[in-house]
Amino acid sequence: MSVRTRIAPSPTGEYHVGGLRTLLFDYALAKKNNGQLIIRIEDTDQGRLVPGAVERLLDVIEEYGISWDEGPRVGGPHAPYVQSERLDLYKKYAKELVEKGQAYYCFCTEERLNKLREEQRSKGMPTTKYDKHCFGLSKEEISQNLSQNKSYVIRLNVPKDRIIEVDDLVLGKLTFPSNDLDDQILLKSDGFPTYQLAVVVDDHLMEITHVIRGFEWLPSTPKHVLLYEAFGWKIPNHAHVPLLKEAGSTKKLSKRMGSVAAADFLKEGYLPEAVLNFLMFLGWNPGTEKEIYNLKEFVDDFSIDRIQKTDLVTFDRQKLLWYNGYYIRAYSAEDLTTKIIDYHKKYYPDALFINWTDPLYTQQVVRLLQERLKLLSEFQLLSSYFYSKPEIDKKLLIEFSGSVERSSEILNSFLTCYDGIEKSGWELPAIDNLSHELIKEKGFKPKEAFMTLRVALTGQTTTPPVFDIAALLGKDIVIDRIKDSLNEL
RNA sequence: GGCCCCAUCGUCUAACGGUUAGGACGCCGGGUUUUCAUCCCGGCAAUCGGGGUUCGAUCCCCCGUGGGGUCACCA
Repeated sequence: MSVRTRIAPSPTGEYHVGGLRTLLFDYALAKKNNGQLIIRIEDTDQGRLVPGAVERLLDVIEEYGISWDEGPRVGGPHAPYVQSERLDLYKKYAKELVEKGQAYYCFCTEERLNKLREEQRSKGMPTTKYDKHCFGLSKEEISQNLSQNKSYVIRLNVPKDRIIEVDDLVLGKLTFPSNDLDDQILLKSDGFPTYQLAVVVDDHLMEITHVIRGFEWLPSTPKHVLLYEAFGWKIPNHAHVPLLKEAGSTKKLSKRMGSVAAADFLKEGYLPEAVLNFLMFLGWNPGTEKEIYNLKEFVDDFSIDRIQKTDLVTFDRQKLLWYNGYYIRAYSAEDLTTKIIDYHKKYYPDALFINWTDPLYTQQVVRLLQERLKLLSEFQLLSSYFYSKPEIDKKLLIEFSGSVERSSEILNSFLTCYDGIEKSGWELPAIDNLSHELIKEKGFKPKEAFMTLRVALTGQTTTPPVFDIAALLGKDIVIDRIKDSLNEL
């Protein structure tokens, strides 16, 4: 039997990076074994649905370059892949369990339940549990209630005194006492299944072989095991993966510390492959020193038993940034230019600072800025003086020479020198050589001369090499900016 | 609180029971350099504590401590 994995997102908000990490593991396991990855939308909580969330989460997954074999948009033999379209199935299976005596109707009102919990708490019971009140109902009482259209739910009849074994691919064999389990509701009064029922029914019907999910699901796994047993179904493999936390804290990812939605990282200027590479290593490693992985290499090297047992893994945003810089540097200037232009078109269509009409010029700019970029979004700020005249701060103009007079002398010297260069000869080696000859001849210190020139041309003190900038800007602009700076003095 | 899980540098982690406990990010220092960045070289830095088992424990067992998850008609 082939390996079939799935992700089962709820459309209750933006797709979370944690979900993307799990998706990566699901994807790798399926692909490595020539299996299938299924996407199933778990929208059984009608109250928390967010309009448009399904489309957005599918879009994001596509933007990260991950494809799935069955699910929304692609269909498949087990369609529909949206739980709200499978309601009849869950009802049918819930009633099957009732007939088998593994589940039962419950007509208790919310008031009674609240009162029950209060009583149990006041008695000092460590956990509150349903008292199986409706389990004792006679057939007559049940059918009478049903015919009166009384609101009901269906509950799982959890057996007493059982030790439930869960065999986890990451954690190994685990045991849970059934006495700690509540008679979980399977079918809600609105006719929708709870997660517990729907996940088991669907995973079975969709022939899922491996359930990979966060540690947070561990405590509900024995309930699922009970359900599989009640149905007489084969239990799929389970693998619970470490949760993600914020650096310097034991708390889960927080918006205050940065993005948490998968889509937001893209908007911030992260490359999909960088985010993916970073995510792969959150709880997994190949056991070698290789740590640059594309999706294909990841699939090749992935192994579920190299997933970390640790319960919490730090989402180290600094390392993510490093990965992003690494991938930015790895691109050719041409490809990176395309990335940067596409990025701004998508997220900042009004970004007029980029000279769209001359992509070749932008490519030259990218070449100079590439190794200084950690995010695509930084291009705007770092490249400003290539596209428009910078504001020149007089203080900066004299900071490196020490005086107005000295700066004037330096800039006037460059002005005369550059004015004498033929436009056709305005190229990096010529500018570089003549400039060095000039400072030697005039007795300027390299730093004072070049830094003053840098400020005059860019308005900044940290830029790529100043002669590269001068060559790219062109003679006219360089002359202009030197003159303007002289006027500032 | 009950139940369950987890525990190596600050972080992600490696180490068939025997290693000077390795790598990466970050940090610090040096080199290249007109600034920044890149790149190269170097450095700091860890086995939670206590008991066992063993010739020998990061590794196996127990207890403690710490952290986390979960206890809904949410997933």
